[in-house]
Amino acid sequence: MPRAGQRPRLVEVAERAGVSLATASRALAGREGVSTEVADRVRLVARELGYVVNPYARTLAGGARSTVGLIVHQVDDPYFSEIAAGVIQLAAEQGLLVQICQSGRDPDYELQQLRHLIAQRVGIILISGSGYDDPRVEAEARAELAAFQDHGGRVAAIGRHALGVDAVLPDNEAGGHALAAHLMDLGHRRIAVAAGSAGLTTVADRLAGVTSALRQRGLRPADLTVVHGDFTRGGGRAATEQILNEHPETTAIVALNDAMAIGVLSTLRSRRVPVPARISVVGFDDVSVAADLAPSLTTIRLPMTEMGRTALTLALKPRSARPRRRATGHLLVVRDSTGPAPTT
Amino acid sequence: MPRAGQRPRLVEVAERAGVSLATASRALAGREGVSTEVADRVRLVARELGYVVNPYARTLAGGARSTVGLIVHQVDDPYFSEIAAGVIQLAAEQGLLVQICQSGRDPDYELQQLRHLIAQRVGIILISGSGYDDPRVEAEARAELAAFQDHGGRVAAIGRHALGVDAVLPDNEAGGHALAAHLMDLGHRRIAVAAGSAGLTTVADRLAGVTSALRQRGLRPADLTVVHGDFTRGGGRAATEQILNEHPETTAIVALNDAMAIGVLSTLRSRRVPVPARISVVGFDDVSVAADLAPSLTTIRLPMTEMGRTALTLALKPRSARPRRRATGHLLVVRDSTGPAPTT
DNA sequence: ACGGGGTACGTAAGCGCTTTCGTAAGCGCT
DNA sequence: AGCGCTTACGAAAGCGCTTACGTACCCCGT
Repeated sequence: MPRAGQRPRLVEVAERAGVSLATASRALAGREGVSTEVADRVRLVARELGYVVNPYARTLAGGARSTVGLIVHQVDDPYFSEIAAGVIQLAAEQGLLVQICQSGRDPDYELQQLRHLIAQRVGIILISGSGYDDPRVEAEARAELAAFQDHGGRVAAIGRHALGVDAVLPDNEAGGHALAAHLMDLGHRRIAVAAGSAGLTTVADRLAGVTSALRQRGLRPADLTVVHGDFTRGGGRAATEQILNEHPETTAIVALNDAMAIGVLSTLRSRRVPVPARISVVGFDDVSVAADLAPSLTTIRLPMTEMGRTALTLALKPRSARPRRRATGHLLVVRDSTGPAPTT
Repeated sequence: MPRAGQRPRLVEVAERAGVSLATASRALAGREGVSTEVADRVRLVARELGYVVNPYARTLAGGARSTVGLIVHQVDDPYFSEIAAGVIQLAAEQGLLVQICQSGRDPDYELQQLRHLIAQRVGIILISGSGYDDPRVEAEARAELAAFQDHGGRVAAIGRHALGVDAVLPDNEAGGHALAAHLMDLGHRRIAVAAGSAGLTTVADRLAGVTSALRQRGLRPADLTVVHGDFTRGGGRAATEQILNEHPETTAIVALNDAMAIGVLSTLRSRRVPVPARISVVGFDDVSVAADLAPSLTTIRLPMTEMGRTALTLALKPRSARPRRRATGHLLVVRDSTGPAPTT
């Protein structure tokens, strides 16, 4: 019988439907071995009673986990919040809840968050963001994730290879290549890169694309100015100051993500450097505000929301023998922040 | 004895420490009735074994819940992602996990999310965003939350009154007043408002502040043009088109949040309307990108991250007899998007 | 008519923890 | 010495669910 003011339990449902606990459980979990007639009756009663399974009891008893953990570098960075939006959308459709953590781009803290999530016994873990150049961190993360998967956990990564798990991967190198090629087609030869932290694989990959484009067109990598900051607007501002001071001949700045590009544009504006008349600027990611900046930003579009959904989709499928990879499309979006190199 | 490849359980800790399960549990939960000597030994063993309590078992057994649910309108809106960042920060410091949901500003869907969270037995619920004008929805939400609190749940709201729970509240009316006053001090008399959906309490409050400033200075509310859209960049763009077409005499646009203000600026730029020479623009919230826009945005600063932290702090305290309220400061930040009204 | 095999369902044993209750030991008091 | 009181700890009863196993029952072939 129902207890005053408490949520109904499975026993209540079972009694009202005139079946045993086991049958009620099977019926609601959609497991076989229950006649459709009985199953329908149980589901009906459950609906009437407003019954919702207690996830703690279910998980403890060894049933399916209902929560997915999501680790991102920074939630208030549009790149990650758009990915998170995709994950959360799909999770809601599936009746899953999303536990979100941020690592602040600190590899050790991220590892700690990961362990915490595993210790909390979430069912699925999604890791989004760059990998780290530090082989120790990557190896430890790999090991934790492998053990987690061996105990039935499911994992997928977004934008991170080398973790030994399913992953959705943008082609950072091709994107970097396309940006540099676009600038060179406009006549730019003095190009500077506002790069994120040197320890991130994303930075290395995008940078590799840029240098390959230069090499392809006969420039030497030494002709390229690379300034490392971090993947934030502030990082973009600092990088721009340095570029302006140390390499005044620069005619184009490649920011390796849009957040930095916003900082670059902001600093150029306050220094009264016309964009793109004097310096062209490109970003990477196409966060949604990129189109509304002044000037609007030429960048590489990555389908962030879809990437989040795809990652969860991968994690929802049964584990495969070898890690799956999904490449995401990317597209050069030319807007107003790039123009022909100035003819000195 | 430990089982191969499995996380250690409390029994393992208890055995190694030479105490009973009950004592081990008490020691780790910091409950009294355990000598400091024994408690230290248990904690030491737990650390050695890498023991972390199984939250499902703990919750099922009636112990403390360790997860906080956070409902926001939209995760990829900087206003909410900055609030979320604050909540997540503090939660991480407290060893709590954050379950995040988005409502898409749909009152019924939000109610559904709320029920889902309650059914999932999270311990704490934080609701962020505007309330709705619809009395039915608000009443239902109140009722759900009241029942939740009666069963030991904890709740706090951000930017929402009328829910009968602890809340942290920006003074939207004073902010709206300050914006309008600033514009009128600059000589603007033809002011238009790009407002969010008419059904949101935040919109009504900010708008009330604007009209009170006009009235205070001898203008009639009828002199004010109000266009309703939604609280997004797209909403700002649409509102601007309408204002420009139907009220070409307008010299200042008040966007009721920064997202709309970005859309307003973007449209004015593509229509080649100089800001602030021809039209001044103000926003509300001071999301972090506001300072990096071109022109940088005059707006009301709300301490979003701190608001998130404060809300969680409120929810962490024991429930008080009557709902607590924390007012948040706000500050008019004057930047480059506002200037003297053009002298026609 | 009878045994074998499959299907539908019930019984009961946990999952790993918290907490109530009970007990033994130690204390001060008369 | 005997009493009650407090303190430190252990035994065991669940929390609400899933699932291995057991038991009816029915359909089939012979």
